[in-house]
Amino acid sequence: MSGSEQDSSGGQRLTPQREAVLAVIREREDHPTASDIFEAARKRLPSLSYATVYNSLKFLREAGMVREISFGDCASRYDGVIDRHDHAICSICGKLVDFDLPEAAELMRAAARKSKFKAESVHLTLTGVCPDCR
Amino acid sequence: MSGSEQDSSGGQRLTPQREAVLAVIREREDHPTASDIFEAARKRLPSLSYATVYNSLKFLREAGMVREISFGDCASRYDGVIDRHDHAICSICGKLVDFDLPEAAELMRAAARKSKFKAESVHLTLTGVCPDCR
DNA sequence: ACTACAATTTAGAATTAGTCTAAGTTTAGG
DNA sequence: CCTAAACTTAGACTAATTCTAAATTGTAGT
Repeated sequence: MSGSEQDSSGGQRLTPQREAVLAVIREREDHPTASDIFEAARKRLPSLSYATVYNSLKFLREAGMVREISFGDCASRYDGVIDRHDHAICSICGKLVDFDLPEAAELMRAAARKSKFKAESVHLTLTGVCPDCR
Repeated sequence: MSGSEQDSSGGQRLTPQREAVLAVIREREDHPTASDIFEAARKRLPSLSYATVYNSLKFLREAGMVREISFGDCASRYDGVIDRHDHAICSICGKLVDFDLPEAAELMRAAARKSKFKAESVHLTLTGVCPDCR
């Protein structure tokens, strides 16, 4: 250990692989799984490995640049929109869309009171039928 | 096919295996995973197979007798409390507790309006630190 | 009771998501 | 250049879940 621990990024870099993963997530309207991301990112960086996708996702998640969401089916989805928001899932076609409920801050307080937890975040999931499936 | 299609259960039964799975879920305060359930149910029905646990969970879920919940880590949890309720997850120890937010009905309406979905249910997840971890 | 059919269970193989490891590569600093 | 730390790679590995095919059980009708 030298005395100089100079930058807040702790020597971590946004490598081309990480950039490619981030770009894929941001470009897509839907919420891709790790394997969707792997396939798409591989078109830019053909040598990209699956493990690197997971490593990159972990890095980006910890850096607050993407968000991991999951519903039921054991395959996390990734979301490049990092502002707090909620999700609606179509019970017919499985489509996942974003929306924001402005009353969330207040909700979080109410939920923390009820559960006796110290609140960090709240997330609301609506299950229903999307406009296309009606 | 005889003319008599007598009962609404469509010939489906609550077998001893399904009962055992249901009993395990109802007896536990926590929210067991499929493998927790498998181990516990096997103590009553030693011949029980893993596949039957999954089949039973599917049956019970579709019959509305248990609820499947999942958070992040690719291992669904099961909950025998079927009234509508919300969950709080401890970001330190992973503990999952139930609580109910009475304003849910109103929330569901607001969320449906925002997302343009026809609402079926809402579920709120609070992430935070549980009382034990503070 | 006996037969036939449908629903169910079983064991284990197969699939899928995600993690780990070890070796090679890149980058920044001296 | 030389080194150390951070990264990437391929592939092995683990864990969760689904699938398949054969054996079993339950129900109706005879």
